[in-house]
Amino acid sequence: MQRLIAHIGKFIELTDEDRETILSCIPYQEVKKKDYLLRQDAVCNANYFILKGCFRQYYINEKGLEQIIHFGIDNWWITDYDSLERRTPSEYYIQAVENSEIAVLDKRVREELFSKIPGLERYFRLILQRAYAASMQRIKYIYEFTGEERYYHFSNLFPEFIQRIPQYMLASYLGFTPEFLSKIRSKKI
Amino acid sequence: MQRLIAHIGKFIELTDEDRETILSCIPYQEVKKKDYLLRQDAVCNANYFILKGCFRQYYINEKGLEQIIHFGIDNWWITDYDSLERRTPSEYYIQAVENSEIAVLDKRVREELFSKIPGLERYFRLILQRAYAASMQRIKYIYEFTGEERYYHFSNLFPEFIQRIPQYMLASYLGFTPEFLSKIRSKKI
DNA sequence: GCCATTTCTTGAACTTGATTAAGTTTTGGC
DNA sequence: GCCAAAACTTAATCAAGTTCAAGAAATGGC
Repeated sequence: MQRLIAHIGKFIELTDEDRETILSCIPYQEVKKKDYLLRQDAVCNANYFILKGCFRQYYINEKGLEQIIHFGIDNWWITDYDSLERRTPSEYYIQAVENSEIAVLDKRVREELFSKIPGLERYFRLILQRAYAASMQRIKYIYEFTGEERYYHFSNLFPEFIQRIPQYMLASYLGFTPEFLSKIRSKKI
Repeated sequence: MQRLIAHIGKFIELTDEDRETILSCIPYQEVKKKDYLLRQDAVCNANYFILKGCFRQYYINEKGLEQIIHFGIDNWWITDYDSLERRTPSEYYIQAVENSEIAVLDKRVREELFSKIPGLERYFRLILQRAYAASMQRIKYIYEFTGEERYYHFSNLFPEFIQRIPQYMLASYLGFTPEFLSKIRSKKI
């Protein structure tokens, strides 16, 4: 759990009391590979901080295929903000790709925490700014590059990550078929 | 400027004093069609609230073509969060598509305002949650639908908006060429 | 109201990546 | 260590969308 405290501490000042409050409000939890934090049609109830591990956020598209729109790894928050805030059924699944450890910030607890530690409101604003900027950047890449270029770009940026996940998940995230990824990889030997 | 106050008021409680503080800190400004709020390589210095009008956020891609990644219209905030927060040169242009009216929240003033009205931190967090959720939704649409489907979906959602902007901008935003948009439109008579 | 600029259209040749289907390799549970 | 399930590969065919080039229509400034 020290990872979470350290992460928050990078963005805002925390007193020892704040740290204790946070630790007492945000429980630690282990999640097994393939377990779900959220399923389609459920209402999302928490923000999840990934202490260790990897999650994927995906939906089932019109053809019945899983389409991954987001990965979360160590030190990232993951949730469905739309479902969480508007209390609507989610369109997404959030599933552990490997055995993971998380910290669970329940919606109601979050509001209490915000009143006890107002700085946390700022922390989440800063986190969201980053996430939003990254999301815009992602749209930029989707438009700017071909599938093949996105693959090379991604594997240069996150070479270790590529080893961690099955290729079909990577293909889905990058927006093409596993067959096409296979073709790209066979080209370059 | 009452539009801005009203918008903030929808998310957080404001006292009359807060309202005055906001009005005194966030100047009103008129922007002519084709004027820029931000250019590539400049460092972004403010959040802009669009009181009335329309802006586009775009970059110049490898082929030298303008690629629009975002539109901002009445009652939306627009900025380059990455450049604004990290003080890095922006990759984007933000340009008025039509004569517009905006409110300018300078970065430094923003920090002062946050200390005077802590609730604003919450307001921006909520705004960002929405923007981030919308951005994820956009990625979903890009992956789920063909260009033609995205066009019909967009024109059903925002029929008036389609009339306001040139078709080549719409094509760019939707991620295909103006020629292709022309072809789509000629199909359906 | 005219001219220049900007925007939109059309069509042919081409590229990227999807689909389908079959076969191969790897992984994990017992 | 074996077997079933999961993951990956290969290849032929097809669809979506680009590129290039040329011309037509709309718009705005004076």
